[in-house]
Amino acid sequence: MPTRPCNLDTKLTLAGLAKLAGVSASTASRALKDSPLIKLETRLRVQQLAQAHNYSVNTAASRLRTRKTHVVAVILNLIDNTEQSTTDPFLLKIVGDLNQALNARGYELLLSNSFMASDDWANYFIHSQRADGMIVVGQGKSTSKIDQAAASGVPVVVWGDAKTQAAYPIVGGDNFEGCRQATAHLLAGGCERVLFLGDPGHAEMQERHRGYLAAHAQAAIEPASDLTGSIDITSRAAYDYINQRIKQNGLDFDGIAGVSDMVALGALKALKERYVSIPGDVAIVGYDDIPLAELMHPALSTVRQDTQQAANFMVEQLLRQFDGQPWHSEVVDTRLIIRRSSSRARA
Amino acid sequence: MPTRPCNLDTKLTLAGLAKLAGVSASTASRALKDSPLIKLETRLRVQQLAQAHNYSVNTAASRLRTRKTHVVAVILNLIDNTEQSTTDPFLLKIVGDLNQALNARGYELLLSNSFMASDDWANYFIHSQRADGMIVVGQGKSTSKIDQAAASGVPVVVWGDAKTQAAYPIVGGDNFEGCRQATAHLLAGGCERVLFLGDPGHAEMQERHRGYLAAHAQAAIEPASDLTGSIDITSRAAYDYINQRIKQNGLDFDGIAGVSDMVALGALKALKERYVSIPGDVAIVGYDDIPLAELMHPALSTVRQDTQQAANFMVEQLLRQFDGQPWHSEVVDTRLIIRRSSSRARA
DNA sequence: AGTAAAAATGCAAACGATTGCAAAGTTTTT
DNA sequence: AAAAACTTTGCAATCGTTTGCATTTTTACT
Repeated sequence: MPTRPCNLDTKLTLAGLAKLAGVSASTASRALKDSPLIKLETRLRVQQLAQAHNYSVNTAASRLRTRKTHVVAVILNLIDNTEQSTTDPFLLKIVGDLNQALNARGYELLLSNSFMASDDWANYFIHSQRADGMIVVGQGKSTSKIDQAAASGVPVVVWGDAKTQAAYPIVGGDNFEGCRQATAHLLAGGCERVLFLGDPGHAEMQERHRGYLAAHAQAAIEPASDLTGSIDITSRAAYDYINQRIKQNGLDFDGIAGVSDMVALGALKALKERYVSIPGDVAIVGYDDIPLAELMHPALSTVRQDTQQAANFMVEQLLRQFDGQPWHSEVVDTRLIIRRSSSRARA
Repeated sequence: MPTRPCNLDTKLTLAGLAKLAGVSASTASRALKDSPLIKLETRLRVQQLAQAHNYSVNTAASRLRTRKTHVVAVILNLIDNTEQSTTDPFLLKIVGDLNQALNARGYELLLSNSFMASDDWANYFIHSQRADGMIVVGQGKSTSKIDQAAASGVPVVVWGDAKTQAAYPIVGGDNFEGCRQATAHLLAGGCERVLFLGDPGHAEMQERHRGYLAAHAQAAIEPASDLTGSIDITSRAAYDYINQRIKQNGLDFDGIAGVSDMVALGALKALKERYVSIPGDVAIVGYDDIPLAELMHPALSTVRQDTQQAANFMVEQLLRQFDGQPWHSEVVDTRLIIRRSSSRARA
């Protein structure tokens, strides 16, 4: 089959462009970035010549000289043994929003994940001039790699639980309050045994669990300790857990606070297969508001976090670090979305 | 709040490392990449010194000198007016798989999408030395930008319909056969009026539509022309379309071949809300096998394409172009997954 | 017109790694 | 022990842009 010649040899260089314009390379360089040092007329001439000849600066050279890459590494901090990566639309939604936010500020997005990059993030991404800073999505079960990177002085921002104290800004929803509201909503709907489904080993999830407990306290209900189902945050794990549990205990709960929509949906599936009525017998609330939540039948109640806002915050906090300005963690809007899966009172 | 000092000033350079090891920069450089030119003992000494001092090569300098970036730009070719981007898990699944495949070959992934990058992809990504090549996900409605880039001689691979003739390799599932099988399956299940939901303006979707027609031909059924619902490929559009259609015509179909799972799920929701029995009254098949397909109730039948295999193919075809080797398009495994949403004959 | 000030441009030295070729060092051969 | 052959290392140029400073050109003012 065909081969295609790569006629990249004739690549126009700044010096070449300068010659075309009859100026020096320095002038051309300045003209291209609209430096007021250069006469307007010259600027225009160079710029239009650049356009005409498809000139574009060699970013490798530029980065070498300026020591800035205008690239941000986005690292999906996946949990080792699960394959949350390819499965969870939420993570990828954040990536999409980050991409948008970064581009709006003139940065590009280098995608990576915790499996692939070497362990020494500071070295691999920053010292090697691959990127100017990094945004880590998810705190994972251990923040050691993040801490270590931050300790070595590189700009970092994390999506996670913003209440965690750390040497870097953390942006995230109000996990405590989000899950507290969700749980309170379930309890208000008459649930008496609400199952918490998630992995409290995780910073964010732990906060959600605390919210779950707080809601109970406020309602003066003692949550039985057997109502915390500690599982991997995948739909599969939730599905298996529910099946297992029902097989063993029967249906010993009447509400579920899921730590993600994927988890909630896994549980939902298991329940539906057993003809458990939703929300009649068991009311369910998820977390994240993935696009499919409202497509479910019944539509899934959930907690929505403003990821677009979050992405903008994260980028802003990262840029502040570039400039040596003070930074801070930030909580983004979090809102309980009530849909059919938890609406017991019928209209 | 806190500021953190960026002590990147003391960055160790190759020359510095060389001095530490008591050799020249050239020797150090060769030692680091295990060149047989260098005595084993020296190599080891340099390498371990590098390790000890956290040395990592400056990629900017390296790229400038070698004219290779070891970066591949992955461009999500989104359709203008829809927000398929953040909504469709399938695209992002591909990105994840590409990331994996690229990393396995020692390449990194620069994420972009058709909204953000400038229009002249060859210039922006390749001539500027941002990346060595590009992988475009989705042919979109027009391939002009891709064609243009390929014409200017840069390495490109596309995810799309592999049967399309083009100046670059296209990797994708067998859209014709996938949808033919899906439709045939619906017809075999007794459906007499199968609705095709999608946008035939799209290369891939058009092939699927052809498959849809072929299945009818094989079954000696004439598909009424009013059974092709041309809609944006989002769940919202499908949902609205079905509601609208039923309101206008009543339930004038008994099967749906959706062009993506998101579309199928949108339709499914509309039908369920109207208490249409699935698969009894209407049998449904989607496309893509997103993780949620099997979580639905009923579980959604769908067509699965091996995206991992596809990602590997794409990367390989791209690398072949780097080396000036001949390349070719490739069809990846495509398989109908039958679940409850289309299983009329009960066991 | 002559000088001072301002505006526009050019020079040349970085940035840090890579690599062809020459040089130095070591071993083998006669 | 000298020459030949081979191994190991270093020199120096190069990749293309950027930027502090010097230089030239233009404008302004007396």
